[in-house]
Amino acid sequence: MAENEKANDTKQHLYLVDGSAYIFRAYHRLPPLTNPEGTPVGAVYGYTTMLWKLADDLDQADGPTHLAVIFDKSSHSFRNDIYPDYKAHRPPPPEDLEPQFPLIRDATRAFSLPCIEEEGLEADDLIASYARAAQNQGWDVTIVSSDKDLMQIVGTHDENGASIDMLDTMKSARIGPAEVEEKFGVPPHLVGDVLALMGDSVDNIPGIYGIGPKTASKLIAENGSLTAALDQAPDMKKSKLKERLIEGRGDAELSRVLVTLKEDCDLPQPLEEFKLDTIPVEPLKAFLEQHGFTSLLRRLSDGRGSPDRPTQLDPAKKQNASAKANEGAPSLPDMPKVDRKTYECVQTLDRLEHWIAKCRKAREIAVDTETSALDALQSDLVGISLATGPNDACYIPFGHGGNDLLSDKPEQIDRTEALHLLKPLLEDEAVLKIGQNIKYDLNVLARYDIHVAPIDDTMILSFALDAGRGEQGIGGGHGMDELALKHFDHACLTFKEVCGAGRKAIAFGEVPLDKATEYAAEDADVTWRLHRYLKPRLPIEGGTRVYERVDRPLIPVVAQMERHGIKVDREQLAKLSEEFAAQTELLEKEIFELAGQEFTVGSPKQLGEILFDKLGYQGGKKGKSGQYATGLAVLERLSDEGAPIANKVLEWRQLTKLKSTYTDALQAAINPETGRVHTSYSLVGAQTGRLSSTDPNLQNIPIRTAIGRQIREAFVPEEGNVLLAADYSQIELRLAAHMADVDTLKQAFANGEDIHARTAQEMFGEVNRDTRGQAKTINFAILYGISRWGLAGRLGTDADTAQDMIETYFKRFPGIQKYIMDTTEFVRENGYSETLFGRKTWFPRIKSKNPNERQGSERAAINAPIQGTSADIIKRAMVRMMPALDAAGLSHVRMLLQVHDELVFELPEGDVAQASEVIAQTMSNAAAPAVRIDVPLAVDIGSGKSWGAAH
DNA sequence: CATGTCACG
DNA sequence: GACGTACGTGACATGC
Repeated sequence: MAENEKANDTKQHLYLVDGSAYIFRAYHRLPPLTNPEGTPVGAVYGYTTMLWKLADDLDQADGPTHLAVIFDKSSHSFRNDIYPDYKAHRPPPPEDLEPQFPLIRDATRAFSLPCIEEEGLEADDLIASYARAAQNQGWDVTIVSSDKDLMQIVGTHDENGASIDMLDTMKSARIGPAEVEEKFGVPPHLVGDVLALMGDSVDNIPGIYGIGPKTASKLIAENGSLTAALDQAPDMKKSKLKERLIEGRGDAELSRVLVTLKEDCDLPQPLEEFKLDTIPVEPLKAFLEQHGFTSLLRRLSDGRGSPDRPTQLDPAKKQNASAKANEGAPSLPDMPKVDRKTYECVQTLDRLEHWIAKCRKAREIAVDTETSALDALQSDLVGISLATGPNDACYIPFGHGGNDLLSDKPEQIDRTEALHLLKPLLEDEAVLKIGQNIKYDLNVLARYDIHVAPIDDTMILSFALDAGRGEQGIGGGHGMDELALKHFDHACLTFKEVCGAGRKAIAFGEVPLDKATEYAAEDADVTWRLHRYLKPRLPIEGGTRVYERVDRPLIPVVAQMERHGIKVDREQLAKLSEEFAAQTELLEKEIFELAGQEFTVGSPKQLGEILFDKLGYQGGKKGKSGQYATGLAVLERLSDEGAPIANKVLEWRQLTKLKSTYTDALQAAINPETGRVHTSYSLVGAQTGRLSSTDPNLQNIPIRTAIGRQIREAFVPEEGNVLLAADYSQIELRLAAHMADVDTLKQAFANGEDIHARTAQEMFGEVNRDTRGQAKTINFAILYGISRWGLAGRLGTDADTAQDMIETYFKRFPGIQKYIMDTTEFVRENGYSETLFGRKTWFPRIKSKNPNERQGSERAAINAPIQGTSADIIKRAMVRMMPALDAAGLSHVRMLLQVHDELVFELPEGDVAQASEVIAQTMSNAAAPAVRIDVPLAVDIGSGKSWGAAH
């Protein structure tokens, strides 16, 4: 790879890789791969690609001339002798990571690179010692790690100008003094002082209780050092902070010693031996073969230096529009500008065959279908566009014209003939079909008996990487036009521009072919480009696991559910509509009578004026729009205060809501072809990873009131079948108990106890209806990120009482408080939160100066890992469900609906017992083996002749 | 097109 | 010490 004479007089540059830290991060960010022997090697793979890349940078201007990998030898270090609890709360590494530790050392040796470890020393100390030694003799040093402790030694040597910086390969970010100062608010030499004040819960460094990163860096920045900060504490004005500083002095001083890096370790191997040179191929090859890293092997034999290198470490190259939105994301691959004039309109069989051959060769093609209307299940295919590379796209029309308005039907291939030729390509296992929201195309093509596979989806890719990442002016959606603008600064031709809008809109089949080709082929072209940009980001930014193992396999599953649809009893709904209408009319008369006049009851504006101005009820509050609030809480209060009209309005609202949103709308949603209702699920609708359901929304069908439940009775099975509903019991509370590691709650779930009763027992010492109800409210408050005012509002007490309850709760379940603190701190530091499966949700407003915005983000951030983990789990269950049922011979069971913690099936009556077993097992075990949950995931199942009866 | 309200987990 | 009263959604009606 390099020649020895890389000039002796040029600067030497030592790279020190923090091997131990890297393997943990690789483990959590990569899918659980196994080698041919069945040993888990996901983390090893990530590590191998990283080393390769580093070694390959040898010839780069700023690349390494010397390189060594440093490991922790054992868990015991000199710090344990000072402080026995040091790192005492570290959980043991995950089961499938353990066997990878020795393999990481093998990988290092396979690269013929030095492996350094020393009994009693942590990797950090060795790294610091080597870094200092190299710097002292005038070498530049780059530490490959993101450990904040190491940031203490970043900087430039006073005399020889040699620098120490850091490189975070996961984020492709260089960390120099400026970045350290940005992170800690102090220069590197004061970082140790900040760390000593704030402590570290992972390493169990005490710090001072109640001081986090913000306060710590403020104190150090203002006073210039830890000692100075502690010394001036007695002079501070009376405050909690003052007390804590005085009381915590000992802890802080101990912490200062613990976070200090030992920079004068004996060096087990001299620096000169780290010289990086041509890497012998044979041992590397043997290693790659042993573990089945075939893609890397191929690169090796290709003579291409490194594996695919989507990342560019040079920040100067980052100049595209995404730089702001995606800090640290790799730069765009070089691609020519979009040129719509390059697209081909395919009008002959000859040209179609040419394109199909080209697609087979390309192996990765973008596909987009154009239809006569928006509904995938009720519209006709009018054309398909394909792209094999940038500006290499075509449109194949076969349903244009044919309308009286266009007297000349353009020359086109016959649809049946075209699809006959395209089917083998679209179903070819060796050709990846890339789509933007490909679920839509799957559903369209399924109607023509084409079952597209394998697939990738740029919308889902964007979601896996950037959920929640929208910022003012940039937008957080995952639609194609938005993505093209954000990442490529390219404005796509819009559907509106091509088809018009409103009453003048025309169907796509009526668009002239030249225009249609520009629009349709551009969509495929842009999709192809987006894939080229987004897919390589997955392994770098930690999206692979969730995308490959959860969301991508879910796409065809959800598509199938949408195609199944669910039967509704139209007569039953019509009957309910009539009843609701009649009752509404009666209520309206009563309301007018009480009001003394007629008005639009459905208008909050008019209603507010009637209630508070005309009738003179007290306590009307106007919002910022100048209107009175007339929501549920307000009307209930009025009702309690003796206003008969309030209850009538509430009843009126309930009935009109049920009628317009459900009984009327559902009848209208029945597909005339299938006689069933087909919802559309969005896989990117909710930032937390939940699905959402639209058109119609079948995730908010009433259940809480008796009158609303009648609507569920109208969801029915086909003759001879039943509906079966399976739901996770209290899944979010169970996950909270697990994630916050609360023994009492975990125990209660393990014993099958009533969790709210148990909470009441713990908090109030007795269980009755009242205490259980309060405990239930508090339990939910926890999931949503609590505030004393919010809780007070729900419990009907004052904020002080609520505050006491929160404190009691935290005292009883200290893990919860720690979870909340750790989560918010993590989000502040990293910008995102993560589920147990590694799904990220970004919170760009977490540091907002507007406390309203900021605290809103904090609450959402507390909730997101829990809600998101629950979403991951049910998604995994859905992916495995049909294979599990098929394996049990239950091929007539159909999965119809998902409602966040519930799945609804339709199946022959005779299959209920057997299917219940399989469904419950699949759902209960859905987290395994990727994640082990410490509490059982209980599933309740019911079945009956309607959705209502199945509960 | 924004706002208020209310259906669900 | 202020914020303004819990997390995540989608549909409908009103009114500008």
